[in-house]
Amino acid sequence: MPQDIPMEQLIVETAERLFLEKGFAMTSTTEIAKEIGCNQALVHYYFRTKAKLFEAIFEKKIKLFIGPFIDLYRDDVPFEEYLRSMIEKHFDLIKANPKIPFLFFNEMLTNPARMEYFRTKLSELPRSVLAKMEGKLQAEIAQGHIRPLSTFDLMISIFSLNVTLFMMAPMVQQGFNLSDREMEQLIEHRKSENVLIILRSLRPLIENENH
Amino acid sequence: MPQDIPMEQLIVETAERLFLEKGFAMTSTTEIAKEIGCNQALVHYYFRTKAKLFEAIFEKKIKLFIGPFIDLYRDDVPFEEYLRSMIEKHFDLIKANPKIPFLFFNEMLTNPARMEYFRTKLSELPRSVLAKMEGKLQAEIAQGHIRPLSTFDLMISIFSLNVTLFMMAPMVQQGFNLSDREMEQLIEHRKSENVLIILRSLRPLIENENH
DNA sequence: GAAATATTTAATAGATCTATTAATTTCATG
DNA sequence: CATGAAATTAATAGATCTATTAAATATTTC
Repeated sequence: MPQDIPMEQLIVETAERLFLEKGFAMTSTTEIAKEIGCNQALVHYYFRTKAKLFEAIFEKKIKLFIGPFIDLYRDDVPFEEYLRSMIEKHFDLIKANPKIPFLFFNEMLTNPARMEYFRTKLSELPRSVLAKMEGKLQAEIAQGHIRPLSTFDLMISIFSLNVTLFMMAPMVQQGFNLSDREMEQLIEHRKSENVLIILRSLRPLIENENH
Repeated sequence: MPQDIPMEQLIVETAERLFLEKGFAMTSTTEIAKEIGCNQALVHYYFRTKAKLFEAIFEKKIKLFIGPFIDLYRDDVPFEEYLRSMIEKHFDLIKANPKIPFLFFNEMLTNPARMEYFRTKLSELPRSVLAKMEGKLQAEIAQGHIRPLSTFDLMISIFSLNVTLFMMAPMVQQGFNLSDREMEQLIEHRKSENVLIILRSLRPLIENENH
């Protein structure tokens, strides 16, 4: 029925939407086919198993998610500015794909096998990102511009602040009865809030601060 | 087989463990019964449907999770100290029940019906917590001790930092090959880190800070 | 200890789901 | 337009899952 989109692509797109909406377990190949209006065997004709279909989608999404950080590093820009830009890019990326973090957590936590599978696949990407950050960060620390801190800690803080907002978003919007416009404002406000929180967290320690 | 625990309790405990491990959809009443070693019909004898069993557990867990905040508020303690203690209590609570946040997100996001169901049930609790915080926070702002900020923003930041660590924990531990002892140290470190991040984020704005 | 009640099991209906196979249709190409 | 390949469907085997019912067993109570 849908105009002229190749069936294989149609299946991927539909599966993508349903997997993101309801997770792997609660989405059936039957439902994917029904949604498209094609025979259920066709899903298996193109992808053989539901797991393979899922993995193809999952891998693509994760790469799309990590990719933008590979070539983010610029040497000619002050650290604080670089960091601000990185936090905002990360934030915008999640904003554009708000359901990926949940899919990620969902599959990693409920299916240890998949976790092992993707641990090997994806371990280089985060490592290269971390390595790039590491040098600059330690230099700043050595100069006394920011407090001693591991790249890992910094990344966890950024990730936590950016990701959780979007995992909570549906509940927040419904719970507080926010219009789409209001929600959009809330989100943009949180972006600058997160930048402020992170930048402040890096400042050199002052007397008596750590308890 | 298990010594002298009433069957109903045994079912709840087993279901609890499995639901937390694998979520609602991927846990079957058949599996719960098999785990215990009893007949599968017994699960339905006590709880009629899988959904009712789940809801009983879910509700209990959420209450356990929000409860500690009800009577947290003390008037005789400086705001910063109060806040530190609240962040740490929240953190420890998640540490003691690290899988609840995921269960919460999982069910809220994949099952809109359940979301509606619990929205009504749980809306008073967060509201009362928020209300308690609100007064003190606004007073501090009026006095110029902290920057203008909504209670909502503060709560989101605390929640984000505290929760995400534990959602990531299994991946972090496996990905970096950390021993239980090392993981424990990492967690405790993050607790003080989160306190520091939040407290710093509240300080009054300085010249030119918000871009 | 017998009757009544509660718990547990066996059996199964009815749904649904994954994956396969064989048959059918569509389509490109000589 | 005939033929072979590709795409699609129909049909179905085999698993599993939820929920119910009736029968069997255990427990309480008189």
